[in-house]
Amino acid sequence: MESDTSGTRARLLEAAGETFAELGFRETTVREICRRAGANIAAVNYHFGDKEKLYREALTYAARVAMEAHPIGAGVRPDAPAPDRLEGFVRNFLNRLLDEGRPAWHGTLIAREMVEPTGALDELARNYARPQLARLREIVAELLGPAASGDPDLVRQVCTSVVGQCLFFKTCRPMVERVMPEQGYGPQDRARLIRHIAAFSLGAIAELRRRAKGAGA
Amino acid sequence: MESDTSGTRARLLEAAGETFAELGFRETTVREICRRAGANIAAVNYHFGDKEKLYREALTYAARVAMEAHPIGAGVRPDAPAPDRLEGFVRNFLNRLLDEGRPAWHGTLIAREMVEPTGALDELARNYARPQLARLREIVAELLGPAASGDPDLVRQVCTSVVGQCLFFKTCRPMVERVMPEQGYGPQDRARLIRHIAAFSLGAIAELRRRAKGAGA
Amino acid sequence: MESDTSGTRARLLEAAGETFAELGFRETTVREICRRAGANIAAVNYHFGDKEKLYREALTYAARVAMEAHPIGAGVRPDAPAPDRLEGFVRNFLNRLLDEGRPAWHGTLIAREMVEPTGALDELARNYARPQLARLREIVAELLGPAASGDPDLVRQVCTSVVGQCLFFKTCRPMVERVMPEQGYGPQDRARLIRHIAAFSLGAIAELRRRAKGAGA
Amino acid sequence: MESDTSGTRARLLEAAGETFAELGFRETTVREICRRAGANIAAVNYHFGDKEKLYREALTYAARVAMEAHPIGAGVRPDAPAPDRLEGFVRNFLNRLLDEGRPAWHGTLIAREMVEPTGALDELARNYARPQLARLREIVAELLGPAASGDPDLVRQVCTSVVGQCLFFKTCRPMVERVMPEQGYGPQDRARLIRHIAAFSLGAIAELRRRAKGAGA
DNA sequence: AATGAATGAGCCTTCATTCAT
DNA sequence: GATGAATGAAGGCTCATTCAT
Repeated sequence: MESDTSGTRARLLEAAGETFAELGFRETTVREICRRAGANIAAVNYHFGDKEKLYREALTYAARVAMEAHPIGAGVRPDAPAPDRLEGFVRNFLNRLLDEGRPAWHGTLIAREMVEPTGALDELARNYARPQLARLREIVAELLGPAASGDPDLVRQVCTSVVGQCLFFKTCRPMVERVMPEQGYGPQDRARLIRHIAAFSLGAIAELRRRAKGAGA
Repeated sequence: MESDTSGTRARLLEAAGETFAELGFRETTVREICRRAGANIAAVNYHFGDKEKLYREALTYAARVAMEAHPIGAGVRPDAPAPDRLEGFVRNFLNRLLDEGRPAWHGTLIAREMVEPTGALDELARNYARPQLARLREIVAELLGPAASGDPDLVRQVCTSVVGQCLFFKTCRPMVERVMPEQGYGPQDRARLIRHIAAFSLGAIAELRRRAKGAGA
Repeated sequence: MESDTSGTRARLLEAAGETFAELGFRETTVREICRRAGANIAAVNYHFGDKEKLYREALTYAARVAMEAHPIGAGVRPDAPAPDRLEGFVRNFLNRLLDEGRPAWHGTLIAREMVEPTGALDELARNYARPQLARLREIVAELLGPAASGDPDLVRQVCTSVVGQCLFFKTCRPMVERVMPEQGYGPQDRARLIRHIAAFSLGAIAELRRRAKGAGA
Repeated sequence: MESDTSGTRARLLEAAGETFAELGFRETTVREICRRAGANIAAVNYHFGDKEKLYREALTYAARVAMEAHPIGAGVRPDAPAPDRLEGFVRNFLNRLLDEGRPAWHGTLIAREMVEPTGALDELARNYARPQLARLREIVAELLGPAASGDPDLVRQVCTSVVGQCLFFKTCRPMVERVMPEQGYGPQDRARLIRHIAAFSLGAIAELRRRAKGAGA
């Protein structure tokens, strides 16, 4: 546990994540982080060594918090039917990305690193993305059933379709707000989104199964 | 139109787009652009006013070049069946994003701006995204048929599912390469991708139609 | 020729040499140099790259100026008797070290680098010290005559005795002023010093010759 | 006297002397000293007030240790012939400068302060340099005999010649290693050095006597 | 007696921008 | 039309020092 870490260090981490999420690594200044944390300019160096190490810690912290807030299988029993588990996956993934609780910035920070990696991406891939992908692969493989065995790449492709639909709302939000202003981001909108992505994906998978069967027959 | 621009100006625009795509706005220095363009350090300010105006011009230029290389309805007759037009849309969109011809950087620059807008996003939305979305909406509305009328938001949702699947491979490429190294980006891989996204989406849409009919019955 | 080098660059070099001589490399700040040169803080970076490159240029410049002001054989005909040439060597060496003409700091800068090298010493050794030592060796070898051949190290030892006597007044001046305040550094004092060092060394060499002859007999 | 100082204080003094000798005053950081001493970062200020006071203490300590290791008249009986006493002086002086026993750094620290005084030089002059100079003056005056009385400055000049020859090997060692790599610094080399400096100086003094007599005649 | 967290001044360097030519 | 010299603001980082415990 590091809950007893010095207050300054914790405030610094929080302020850093928030600022990095808002402005990106380069645009963010150490001075601004310290200002927001109410700390001295030298505090970053003292507690984290330098700006980049602070960024890495903030990113790691963000990933951990996001996973703790919405664990991989949360809200769905492990033995629930695969369609329910897929919807659960979408829900948790989207919640991790779009959550605006405290700290509100973790999803943004993660998405940003994914789009414009800074060298800390490897750890993020290992500890954050890989476990989720493994889980999704399981679900998708089960849903595809026999269709999966005929085409070894199909599971992966379907996974990208699922996460692509989710990530779009995070990474392209500025554009979404401009070209589809009617798209909301509130709790009800998010619930609708989850249902849509799950239904869309399940429908597609059902079709893929059907066609595979037809092709196999 | 601007065929009479000086060679320096053109080289500057090219170098700027390439560098901005590679490094992002902040990380890119005017010096580096001028170095690549073989121009004087003062050339940017002379020809474009300042760094940001150059960025905007490069972005506009990138969007125009991308649209010219792969026009909205390219490769498909306007009266082709809707499924073919959807696949055509996916093909052109993905090609615009992933093309590595000359200039290789336009897709990257556009995606970057979408994820991390700098103020030049409005123009990009107006001239680049909106026309594409309109086209996609038409196709999707036709494909959904009666299912679209029962749910006014459905068309939009389906559109996001389609473009989300495409954009994922552009915006999250660094992560894709880490967690799914088996995913290729070559011409054959791209062809397969296009087929998958089209099939996946068409399958999903077919299911949505079926269910709407069932619900309507 | 670099006499037409921009005025700022020249003033920077002058100010840098002066300040480095006064305070040493670390203690000297780029700000102070720029202040003295009447230049902007960024001028050092623009003209020399960084502080260390400026230091190296200043050191090289100092060595060149010192050698030009008092060339190795200055004031003595090449065919003058060896004792005269030795006194000439001492005179030129001491003048290079203690000169306070313009620029007044070259001797100090060289001595400082010799005592506390910064990485630029190699060049100083090659271009400045080595040629002088070669000249001194010639003179001393001639003065020692047969005594030099019996003892291969003797020439070197005598050389160190000569330059050691000279350098002492430069490198240990602060201490000299404290423990022998009666030692002056004016032109007449310097002339007396030159005569003393030459006479002392010539006397010693004469004795060494005599003893070698005695030992050899 | 200070046998009751805490172990930390003593280790700090040792580490400080070593580091100051190695890097100089400015380049040395309080952190590095504390690291070497295994002490807390605040220990320097706690035990010595500030960095400069620690430096002064280290310098004083170095001078005292050096004088204790090689006392002024060590190894020669007070009533020994003047030439022997001169050689003894040279031996002790050179040993103090070049000794590499424990603590190995005192000679370096003293030489450094002489070349680049920091304000602690006065004390060094009073307690370290002055007594040695007094001793040397005695010996030289006796050796010059009647020649000393005709020229009141001569004794001082000869003294500078003697110490200059010795100090050269300490203060200019980096340069010596570059331009005369054949010059060694081992025990045998040092013994040879001592003999040379003594012989050179005694020979010179003998000549000075002879000339003075001739002039006086 | 001793410590670890925290501080603020200041340093070197970089960068977009300007200006005289 | 175009340039190279020069600028000033600002950024990351280091360091000796202090303070509450």
